[in-house]
Amino acid sequence: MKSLGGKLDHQKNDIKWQRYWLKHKLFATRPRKGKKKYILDMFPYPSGDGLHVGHPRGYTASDILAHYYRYKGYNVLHPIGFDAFGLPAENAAIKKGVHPEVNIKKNTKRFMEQLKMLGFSYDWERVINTSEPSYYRWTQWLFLLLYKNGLAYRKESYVNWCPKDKTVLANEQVVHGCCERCGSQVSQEKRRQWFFKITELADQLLSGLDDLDWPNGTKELQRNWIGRSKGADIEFKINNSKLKIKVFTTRPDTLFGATYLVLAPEYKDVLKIVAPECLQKVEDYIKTANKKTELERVANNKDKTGVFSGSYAVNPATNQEIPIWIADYVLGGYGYGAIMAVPAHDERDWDFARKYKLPIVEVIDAQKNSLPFVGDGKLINSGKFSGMVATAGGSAITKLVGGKLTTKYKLRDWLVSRQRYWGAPIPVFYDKDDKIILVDEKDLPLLLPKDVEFNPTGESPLMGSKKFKQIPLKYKKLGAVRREYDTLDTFVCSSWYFMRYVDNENNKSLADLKKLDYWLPVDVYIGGTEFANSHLLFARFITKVLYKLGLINFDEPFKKLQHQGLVLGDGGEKMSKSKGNVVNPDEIVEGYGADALRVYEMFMGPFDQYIPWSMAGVEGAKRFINRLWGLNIVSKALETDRAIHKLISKVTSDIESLHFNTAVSSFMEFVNLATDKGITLKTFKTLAILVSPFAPHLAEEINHKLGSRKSVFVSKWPEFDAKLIEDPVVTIAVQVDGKLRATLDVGRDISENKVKSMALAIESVSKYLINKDNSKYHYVPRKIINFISK
RNA sequence: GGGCAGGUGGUGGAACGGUAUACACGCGACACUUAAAAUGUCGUGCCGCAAGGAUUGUGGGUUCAAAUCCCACCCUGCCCACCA
Repeated sequence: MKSLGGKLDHQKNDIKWQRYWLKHKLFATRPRKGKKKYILDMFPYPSGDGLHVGHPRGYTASDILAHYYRYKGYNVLHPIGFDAFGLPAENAAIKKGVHPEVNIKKNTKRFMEQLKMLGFSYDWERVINTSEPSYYRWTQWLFLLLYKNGLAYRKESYVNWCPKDKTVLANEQVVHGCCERCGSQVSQEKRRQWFFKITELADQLLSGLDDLDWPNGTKELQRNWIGRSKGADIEFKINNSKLKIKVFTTRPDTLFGATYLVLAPEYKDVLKIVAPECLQKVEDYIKTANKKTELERVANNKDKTGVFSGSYAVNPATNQEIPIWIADYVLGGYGYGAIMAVPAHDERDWDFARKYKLPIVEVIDAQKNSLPFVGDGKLINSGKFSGMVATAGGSAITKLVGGKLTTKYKLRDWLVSRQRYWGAPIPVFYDKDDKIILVDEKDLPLLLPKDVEFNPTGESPLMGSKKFKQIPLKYKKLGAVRREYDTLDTFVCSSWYFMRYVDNENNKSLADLKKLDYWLPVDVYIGGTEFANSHLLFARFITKVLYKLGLINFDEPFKKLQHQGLVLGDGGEKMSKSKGNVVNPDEIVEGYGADALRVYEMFMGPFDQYIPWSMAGVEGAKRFINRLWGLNIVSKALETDRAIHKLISKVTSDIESLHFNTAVSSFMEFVNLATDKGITLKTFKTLAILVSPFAPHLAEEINHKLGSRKSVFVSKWPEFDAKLIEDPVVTIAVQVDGKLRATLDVGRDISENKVKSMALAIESVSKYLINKDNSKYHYVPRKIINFISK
């Protein structure tokens, strides 16, 4: 009996094999035909803090998958890169007084070192960085493409404005009325901004979700965000005016109960509709409403406010005059910014009507329910439609009044311009009439200048660049008098990065079509839930646009998506710098080795679940590694030789189903057995392969010590013998009336009668069956026999 | 208010119709040691001296059998939130 000897020095061993992998470029993707797997992590934002212990949870999982599929003979693409543009980098640079580029270079270098220190098998020849001209050239190209196809436009509109960061924010970046980054209250400002027409694809974005292998919750999140509702457009005439008011309603069946109309304060013709004697009051109301932040509007949702416009519209169903009100419980940005109010059957209208003493007409029989009644029922007070089932009457009533059945979405167009420096410049000039002159594709990239001061002033810091201010002769001739100084939202950069990896050095196109065809869509995409309604939606949008334009042959970017759960602080709270509970992987790697960290992160619990960090857990993982390393090699170990087949089967299926925690516990069970019984050389070699995706440095060293001159990763994934997985002896539970009374260890092919007689012979079983019929029972072979005494 | 995920020992969790608590942490005892750490061995969900009993958030249901399926409710976390 002997073991591999000594204690494994994890520090030396980690570095030894990391150098070996890099030197031999073991994990670089080579052009090759055959089946493929594209295993992708959401690329990190290279912040100054470096990796925290949450990053390796997802990265280890994807690394295991990448290794596994390589073993299984797939051509695997497993790249990493950096989402390097954007506000945090710029803010950090301002704080430290260093140019963001310098800072980002430093941070990405640190990230790379940390990723290598954890032994991840990324293809280091394909690292991308969205802030490099060779990358953002294609981000700009994408912008031009969208513009030329009518999917990018410029519009003056109310936008979310963060007074501290001095920038416009996308809806996705506003959380409870506050800036997602700095927490300041966001105000509404009217500005001219660039938008991508994501709403045009709302329907495809919605229906495309059905076939995706994504977590249901995430699909549901996107469905709700896109927010399709079916209903009708109905026009109302205004008394003494040529104007009409168009409303959208999901309940045209309740039209007979519409007793007033409400316009949002932002409604475009609002002042033209107001009667002269009410003008002053309405103007005042609109002013106060505009001053309210989104937070205040929501906070007041129980106490609605509004003013009467002094004008009346006509309900086209009843031909009765109904008053027009202006109230901020109606949103300017959804539907037409105008609603028909049916207080009897809508809670919000009910609250408002009660407060301002407006008439309430019941048009659906609420029966025993109190008003407002929002359910379905029989129509009443609805002319010839009375008696119909409400939901069925909707389209008939719409038809009667000349309305139109339509679909509306909550999704708004994507605001992509930012008044900040650290982003891809928008490749556009303007002439003296503010007409758009596109930068020629051949002139891309439109470089981000470096001679700038970046103190946020509300205008882009790009305006401070003398170089950038100059307009090339070519564009002067076209009439250009000024540049676009805004830059693109970083989500634009990250909406296509997964395509760039397949051909990251291409300077003729975004990526070669053949390579895209081969590698995409991504087979497994791993990352957090927090991007459900931003990155994951935008990437789908851009992919669908390129597909529609015939530039690529896939219309969904990520076939399978899996979220990793957050790693929480020791006490179960979210890790954050302010709480001081952030764990740095460097210390763990130094103290316990990369393998212990990887094994612990996989073992801590189900992959998609939030789990608190535990130092004791890391120690446990380290102990497991030491035990595995120290196994006694013997010439004969029947039980261990048999058990490895079970292990192969279990680990294989657990990896495929992403149940990494139970894979690790099966390793532990096996090692416990092998500690007891010893392990043969052959089985040890197999074990090294199985464990290598989880603990690559350990596996390499065992493989090496066992005499192999090649890397363990050029091995074949072991096959198991199905016959050896079945235990020759099985334990059968003996129950009486569902209660466990005994167990029987018997051969697996024992007969039913034999089990029955053996079970009845056990005293602790028979005593419950005295004077009772013992002929009724249920038998499940190899599992259970349950006697029924009643 | 709506949507989603989830409630199992002291802790992270396993089992997802068929012996609930695998694996690990923690704890206890012992061995090794002058001693400690490390390591190893054994024990360890709860009540009970024991036989035994109750037990997977709560209450019902289906079933020979339910942590697992169905219904209602409670709690926690995340996301959205006046979307007509």
